[in-house]
Amino acid sequence: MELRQLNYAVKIAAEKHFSRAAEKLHIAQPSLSQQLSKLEKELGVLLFQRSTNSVELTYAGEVFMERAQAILDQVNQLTREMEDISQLKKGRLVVGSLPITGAHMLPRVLPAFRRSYPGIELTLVEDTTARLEKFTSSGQTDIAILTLPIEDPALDYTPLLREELWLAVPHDHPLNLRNPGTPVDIAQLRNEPFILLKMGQAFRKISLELCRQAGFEPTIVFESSNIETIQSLVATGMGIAFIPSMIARDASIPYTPAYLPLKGLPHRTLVLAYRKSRYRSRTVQAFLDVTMEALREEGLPLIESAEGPGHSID
Amino acid sequence: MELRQLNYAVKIAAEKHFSRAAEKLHIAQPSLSQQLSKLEKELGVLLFQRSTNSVELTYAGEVFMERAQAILDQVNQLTREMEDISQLKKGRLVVGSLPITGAHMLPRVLPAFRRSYPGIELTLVEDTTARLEKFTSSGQTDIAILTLPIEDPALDYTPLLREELWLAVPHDHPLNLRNPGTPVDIAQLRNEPFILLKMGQAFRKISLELCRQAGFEPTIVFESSNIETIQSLVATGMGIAFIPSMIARDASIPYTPAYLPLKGLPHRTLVLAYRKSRYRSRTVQAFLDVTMEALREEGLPLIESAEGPGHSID
DNA sequence: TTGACTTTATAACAAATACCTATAGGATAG
DNA sequence: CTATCCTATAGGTATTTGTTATAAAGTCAA
Repeated sequence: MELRQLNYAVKIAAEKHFSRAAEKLHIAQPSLSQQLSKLEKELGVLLFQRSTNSVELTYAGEVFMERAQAILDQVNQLTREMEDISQLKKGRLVVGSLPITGAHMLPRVLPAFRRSYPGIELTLVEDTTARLEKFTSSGQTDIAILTLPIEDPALDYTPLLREELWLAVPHDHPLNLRNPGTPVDIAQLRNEPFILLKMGQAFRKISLELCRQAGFEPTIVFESSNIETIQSLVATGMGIAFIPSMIARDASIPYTPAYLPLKGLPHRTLVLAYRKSRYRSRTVQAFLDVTMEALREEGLPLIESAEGPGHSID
Repeated sequence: MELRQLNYAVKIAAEKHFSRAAEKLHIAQPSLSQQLSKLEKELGVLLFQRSTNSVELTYAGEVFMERAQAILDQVNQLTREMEDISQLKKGRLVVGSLPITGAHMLPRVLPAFRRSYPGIELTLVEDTTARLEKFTSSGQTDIAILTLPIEDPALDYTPLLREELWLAVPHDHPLNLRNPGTPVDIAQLRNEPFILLKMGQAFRKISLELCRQAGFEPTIVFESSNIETIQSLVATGMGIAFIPSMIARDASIPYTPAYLPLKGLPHRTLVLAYRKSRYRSRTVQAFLDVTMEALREEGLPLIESAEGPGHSID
């Protein structure tokens, strides 16, 4: 049984006339007779009682047309639905994000996306870098806002922007008291007590790497899974920490540390990561485009990169 | 879009593997790739995210499979339903009948039919000969129990049985008193008061024709649309009437006339009439077969005819 | 890193089938 | 009884589906 045959049969039933039905179907009448005969033979029932001057439905025909019409309707609905999806009028997108970026970047991006593609159902997943990489490569998230380096080889990414890294110290810290605003040489921090993020979070790795490049292993006095907490702990004098400039608070807010620039202006690169694949989903591409556009409008230091797996360690 | 393609897509989704799906579909893997590509191109969406070691549904694919499965299920149900109809497990039959035959013949036939074909919905329409012919030729009834002659040229028929015609007279009628049981010569009845059925009923015509063949026009003293009423009126002495032997009552029943045989043993032929058409519906044929069989089992004088339009006036 | 082994996509040819034109077969209407 | 209308059938053409062979790309093990 073929959809074409269902369509033909329904048309004959509507016209009660083979020749007229054939005309409306833009085929020759013999083709129509042939196809219907074939269908009837396959089904084992006569659908129409034909005589030379009349075409009437048999009982089988009545039942058939009712069902066939329903099937054809559903096929039409299916094509329309696929069309909607292809035009991004409908869809689903699961965005992964680190808590930091979730709080600081997504509020600029998600509303713009919602405005451009109101039919696409957006879901946000916030987790650690390690878990987001796994989610994205396994397809649980379609796209994730992460930082370089991306470890999972199944992921591809597009750089978004470079973000400066600062040193957060208590206000009464000697480095802040002596010459506030002067870039700090990381090598000077060899004996400082560091507060770090817990394992699995990319910024912990970045912090450790900064120390190692300056020639020492930092003394870790505290670990938290929340960088905001770390910032507050620094403010209270528990230790010092590197932080991405994004989360720097205004001085008027309680428990805000002092921020010092670092020598060499180290930075991290925020990227949108997605699964490597021959065809990138239109929805993912749309999210990418909207994100770039939204950040550009905010006047942020966008990286206009020829995207692709550069895998440079930043 | 073709049902074949829906089926292919659903199978790939189930197997998550093109080659295995192709195997189960008994086609070569390239055919499957081709058909799916064609489908995706037509729909304008990617249904599967393929990589060399995995095949996963896209969002469009998920939606598609849900709908496609429903469509395929309905197509299957449709074929099963048509199969049921073709095997007479399901159907509809509207049987037309004269009130007389409805009361005397159908009780022997309908239960047998119901037993053989419990899935076929039976409807009974009782009306006059004239209207039943029209109903049957127009398709409002599928088959009708009538008597010859059949006037409508659009109808074909199969003879069932020959039924003797008797004369009903009051018990105190001279013909009954003088020589009860002796065949009556219709020519003797020239001056008798006749009670007849009303216009449009075949038995009225048969009665008139009997008189005419005997050389006279009967004197009609009363007309009724109900032959049972006529019989009772004869019993009370209102007049005489021809009756089909089928309706003869037992003498013990009140208002029962006396029955006298007629010279030349005139009779009428009961037939099953149905529309002329190249293909006779299986259900109609089944009813025909069951009726013949049921009457044969009752030991009735069945006409084992080479059916067909003999159109003899009987 | 290389080489064997997957898996899907593409190319070119073969087989199936849907469509076309022409015409037969039946029935109705003037 | 002829003219006309309608569906069915026959035979040829063109499209399409399927097949085999092979490419492209990725995984796994040595």
